[in-house]
Amino acid sequence: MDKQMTAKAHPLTAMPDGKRATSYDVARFAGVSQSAVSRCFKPGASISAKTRVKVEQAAATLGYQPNAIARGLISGRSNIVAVLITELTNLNYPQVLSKLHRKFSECDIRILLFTLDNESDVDTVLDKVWQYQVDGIIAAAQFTEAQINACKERAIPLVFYNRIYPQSTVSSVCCDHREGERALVEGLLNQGRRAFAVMSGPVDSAVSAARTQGAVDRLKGSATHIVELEGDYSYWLACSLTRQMMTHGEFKPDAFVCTNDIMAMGCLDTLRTEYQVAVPSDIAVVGFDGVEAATWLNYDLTTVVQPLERMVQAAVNMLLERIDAPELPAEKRLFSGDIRQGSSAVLL
Amino acid sequence: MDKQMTAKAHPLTAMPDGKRATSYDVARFAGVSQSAVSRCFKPGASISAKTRVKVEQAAATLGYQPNAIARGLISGRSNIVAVLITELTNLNYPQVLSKLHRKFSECDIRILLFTLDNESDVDTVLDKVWQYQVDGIIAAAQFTEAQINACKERAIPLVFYNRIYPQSTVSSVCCDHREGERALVEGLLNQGRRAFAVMSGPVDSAVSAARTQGAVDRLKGSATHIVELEGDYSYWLACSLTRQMMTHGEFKPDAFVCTNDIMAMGCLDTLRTEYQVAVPSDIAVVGFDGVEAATWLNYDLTTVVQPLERMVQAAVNMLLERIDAPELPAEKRLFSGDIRQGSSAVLL
DNA sequence: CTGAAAGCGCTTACAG
DNA sequence: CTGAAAGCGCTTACAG
Repeated sequence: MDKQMTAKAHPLTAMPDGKRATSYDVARFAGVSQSAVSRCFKPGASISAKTRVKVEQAAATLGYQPNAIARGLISGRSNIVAVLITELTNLNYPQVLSKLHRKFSECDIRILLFTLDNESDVDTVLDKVWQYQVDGIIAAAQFTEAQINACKERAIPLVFYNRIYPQSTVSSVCCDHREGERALVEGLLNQGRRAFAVMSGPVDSAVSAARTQGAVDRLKGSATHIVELEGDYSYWLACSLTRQMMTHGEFKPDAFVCTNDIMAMGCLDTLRTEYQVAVPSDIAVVGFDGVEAATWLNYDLTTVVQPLERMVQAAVNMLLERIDAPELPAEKRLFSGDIRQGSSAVLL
Repeated sequence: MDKQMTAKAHPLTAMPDGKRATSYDVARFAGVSQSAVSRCFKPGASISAKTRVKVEQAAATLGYQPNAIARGLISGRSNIVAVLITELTNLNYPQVLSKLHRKFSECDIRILLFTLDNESDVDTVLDKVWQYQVDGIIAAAQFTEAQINACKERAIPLVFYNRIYPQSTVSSVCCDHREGERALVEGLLNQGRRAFAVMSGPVDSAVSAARTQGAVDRLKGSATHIVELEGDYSYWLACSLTRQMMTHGEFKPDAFVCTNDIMAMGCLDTLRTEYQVAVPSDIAVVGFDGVEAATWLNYDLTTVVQPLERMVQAAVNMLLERIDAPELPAEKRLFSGDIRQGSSAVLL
């Protein structure tokens, strides 16, 4: 009895030698079996109210928390998902990550984070992923066919975030980049724009390709001039491409269609700072993504806002469903972006 | 023999019923003991070259990877560290995270990510952290004394990133916010500025407090006017504080000292867009952090650049040291920021 | 250098 | 509802 009082006074020193309490310690303390302790921490397990109280008190006294590692080993479910995200893809990165965390937290699932410097790191990262018996993978990174198959062979559910695999049966949530860009460009055409510079992202980005194609397809036949500038989603390259176009371009554009907001901001800054161009009267500029900075006073970009909240929710749901039922067929969900009209371009 | 050939042709189907190969499977296949397999995957363990080859071939054939969960359970080292990071603290967030990932990866340590919406979530998050037997914690979030003690009691090494605990014996790496701000302000004074508006961050942020104090302490006695504006590190509040100051302020400031870059950008945009103020001739604006966007053409902020790379490296090293030697005393490392002179303020 | 054996802390049939 | 027991896949003394 005395010992118990002491233990209660110092929850975490209740265990001698500073070790963490195990389910056996709790069982001994509560006077029940170890199985009973285990059941008490398993939602829905059959356990009497009396036993539950005893166990809960003992657990509180000893500062017991089930060891998730041991649980993962025996149950085959780690309650960990791997999130693979390519660095600097866009400024939405922090938001996506924190939304993912919130959604997964609600289901008591943790995130093992893997950031990739470039797409070629996927192999290296996947090797680490296998070791941790993750229950699933969210990938905001480009996989090869072989990498996708490796996940299938291991029966690890995989959901892509904003990556496009037209040829493969993989699950993904994606903004409708093509349609969003098409709609944006159409608004520019309607407003009378005819000479377009379309600034694309990295050549190996399927997302950039979709956006670029959405623009170019719509423009063909309607615009008098179209030129494609090869960007890389970065601010600084956007600045220099804008300069090239303005100084050495084959025609004077009346619209810059940038396939992400960052490039649009670079373009805008360059036009105003170095060419004294009036935006949007002389030249219209549009972006894509709907990042926070695009709404700032100085930019106020006309852009396509990705419905992040819904996309993340969808990705999480799709993954959870497939963790529970691995036989579910792959599914691709496409979300329309919302056009936000700022002052960098007028749409009609 | 036939069976082995088949297995080699289809590494991952080598295991029947689609289960992952274990060390026992590899041992059987290689004709050695399970202990031998284990040793083969433990760096530095004594194992003959012959055995190693046999095991490695068998492992490759069966697609074997040690199960990190099981390893963690028996060895008491999960090779996982928890990273706690308060959302939207600043735009450095993605960079810090990806640098942390890179450094930890090199030591074969994974990151369990926890993002916090607000500081009050720390308790909730720590409860999850305990369950995962993490080897250590990096915290870019404010802890209470009780939360710090909880880590100590559990003997989990803890290193703070850019959080200040003058009163507590905790390990931390921190930019020298106070000194950085002081130096910045001194440059403004030397250049002849005398009427200062100092825009602080959230009241509960120790970092903001340090920066603000660095500025105010230096200004007292030297400036003719000082006013402190209570911001929250956000762009939009910075805009409206700037408006208030310009329209209803008790004096016309010739310098805005913003305690982070985002607010400086809001301030700058507001001054130029709404007040046609010439920066820096009429009014100087300085920020703090050295985020990427601060270098953009339109901003080109004079600011204090935090040495992220070195700070992250230090945090990782300090944590690793303490994982290996928990008895190491706490240590606080303070890094000087680099003043970057942009065109938003001239310093002398 | 090698193998047999114990054990990390749980979950989960199984029998009562 | 409850407890005894097996077992998840490893590491690590221990004896050879």
